[in-house]
Amino acid sequence: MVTSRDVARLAGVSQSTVSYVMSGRRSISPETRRRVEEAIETLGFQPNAGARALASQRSQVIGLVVPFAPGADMTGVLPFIETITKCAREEDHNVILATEDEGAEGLTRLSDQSLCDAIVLMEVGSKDPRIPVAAGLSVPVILIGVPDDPAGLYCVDLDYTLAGRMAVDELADSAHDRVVLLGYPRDVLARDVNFVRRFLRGAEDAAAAAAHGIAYAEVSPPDTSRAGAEAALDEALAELGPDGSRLGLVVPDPQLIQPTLQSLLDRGLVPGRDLSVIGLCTDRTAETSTPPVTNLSLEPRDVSRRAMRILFRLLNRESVPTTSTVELVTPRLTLRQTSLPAR
Amino acid sequence: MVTSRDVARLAGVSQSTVSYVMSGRRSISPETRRRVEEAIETLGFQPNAGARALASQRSQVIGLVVPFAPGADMTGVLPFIETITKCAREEDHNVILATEDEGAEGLTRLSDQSLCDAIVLMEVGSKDPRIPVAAGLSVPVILIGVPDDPAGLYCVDLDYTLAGRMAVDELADSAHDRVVLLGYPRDVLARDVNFVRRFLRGAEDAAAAAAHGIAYAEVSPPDTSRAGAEAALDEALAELGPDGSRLGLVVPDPQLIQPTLQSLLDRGLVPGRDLSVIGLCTDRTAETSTPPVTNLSLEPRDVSRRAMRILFRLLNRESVPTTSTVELVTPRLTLRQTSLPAR
DNA sequence: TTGTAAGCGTTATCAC
DNA sequence: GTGATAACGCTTACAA
Repeated sequence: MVTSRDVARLAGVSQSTVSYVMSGRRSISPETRRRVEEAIETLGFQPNAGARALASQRSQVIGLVVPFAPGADMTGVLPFIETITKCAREEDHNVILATEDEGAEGLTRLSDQSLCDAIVLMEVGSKDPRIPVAAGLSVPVILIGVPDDPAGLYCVDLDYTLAGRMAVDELADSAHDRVVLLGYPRDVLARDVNFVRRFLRGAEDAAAAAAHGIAYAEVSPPDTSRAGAEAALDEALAELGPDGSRLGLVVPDPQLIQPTLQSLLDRGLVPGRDLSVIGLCTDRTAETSTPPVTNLSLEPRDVSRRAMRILFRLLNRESVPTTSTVELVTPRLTLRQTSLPAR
Repeated sequence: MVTSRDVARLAGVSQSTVSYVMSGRRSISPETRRRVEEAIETLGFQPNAGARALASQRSQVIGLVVPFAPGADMTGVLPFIETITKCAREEDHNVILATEDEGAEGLTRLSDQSLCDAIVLMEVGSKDPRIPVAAGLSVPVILIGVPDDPAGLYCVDLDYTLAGRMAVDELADSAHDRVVLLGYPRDVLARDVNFVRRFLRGAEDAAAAAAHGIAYAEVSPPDTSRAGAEAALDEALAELGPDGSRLGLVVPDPQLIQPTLQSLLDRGLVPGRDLSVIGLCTDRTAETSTPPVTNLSLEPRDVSRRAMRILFRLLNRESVPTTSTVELVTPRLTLRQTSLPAR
């Protein structure tokens, strides 16, 4: 292993000079800088992370707590992981992973062992038991998701309330007379992630808005399997409107979208011809569904980037927007093949 | 921050005794152990990771290099990340993430900065430029994937050659008389991941086997989009066999499966009724495709677990199977709705 | 502009 | 069975 002492010896300077050349925390004469950088280059010196962390009290690591809970939407988390990792690297930081099933201890471990300088907590529940713990840690914590009580922590998330509203509004505006929301399955409800109720509230609010006067109902599939979708659809389609009535289905669970589309096709109901379907999912998921589903985007990359922006401002002791602790990203509606043509 | 010195003071022992109680590397009297453990408990002591790493030359961290390259199969990597992270935690290790786009420097960084004790390298290419670098690092590297020259590194992967063979054999055994392989799209080919050619070789070998005498062809879609699938199918279906002939489609790219199924349905061809489709993907993907596709499983969890088992044997200086440096996992065939019924 | 030296919080080698 | 104490490799006052 090559250390900064080796570099110092080769460059004919003191060890601290090497350190200062690397950190830029004091001015160095051009000549010295050149010699040191040359020595670093020829020796291939890389500073020891542990030693650096110990001395500087900064690990240059971001802790990322991901939801690997059974039933969690797998396809959805990857863009978050990817974007967060890349943002971290841009600021010369690394990312260490922890899984949701470690619970609150996972957080204290990351923080108290000085494994990281800040934590990003994904998919927080409404009354997530980790929130009070997170608020008491010695490292800043950014939440992706909005708990009932953010406890002063910064939160970034999609504006699910707006998403719910947009879904219903879109259907109402395009002359649908009935909206059925295929809710989240039981296991998602059990995890009590906050976005569920936010989305539902948005949808309900929009449906209740006087201007529309649209029929609105919610059904809950038992799970995201084909059978779950079937059961939900049985209920949703039970009382079909009069011939020529326009039905819109809203499917907020990405995992339920494809099974729902398939069940509809199996029944001879073609989305985009016989009824409308609006999904809440990433554009990627929407593009590759069969048929491509009109969707409200989840914008995982945008959400992640904003979270990391706040995080690094916090770490660099820069000013952080103090107006609100909650930052919401506006979803984007993209019409695809599952929307009924205008009447 | 509470240190082992604080614990030692409270327990009335020396700092080294605290260390030995935690590591169990020397015998401690029951009474001393009790007092120390009590002190740890009341103070909530957590050892500083950086200091520990510095002193012990062990970071207790596993580096995981994931393929976030554009075009990489997103859904596929998550089970790997999850399984690897959990295996690491079981052995009291953490996981630090690096992305493929960091290239070989990413590896040297992880190793030379002593950020981790071992590296897992996912989705290695046939002539991956990172392999020679990996072989020269001071930490062990486990490959997921099999390069042309493993350079003595341990590799774990699905047996893609066997998978290719199994796909064609299954179709041949179920009285199909024509097999078309919808190959990997250009961007996957460009990445030159080794499994592509292994799968193709397996399929070709099986097709060539005298016993079958089955017509075999390969077509390459430009990409995994709907349009890509369309183009590939145009070619694949160009010369349709005589009426009543049994065609089998093999689709090794998970991302191409759904677009292909959709394109077939659009043409009025129902998989499982008019032709067979066999996909190479995780069971989860197969279950939720429309219709559920007969598949050969990618077994990401099994592959990951085996990789981690080798890794920790290496770290613990236990004996490692020396017979071969390459460990291949057998894919599993599951018949679903896209297989033609027996004639 | 540069050097000296005191930590940072562990681990592990001696000694007893 | 336990206690001093010297590393581990870096950062950062404090001097010069």
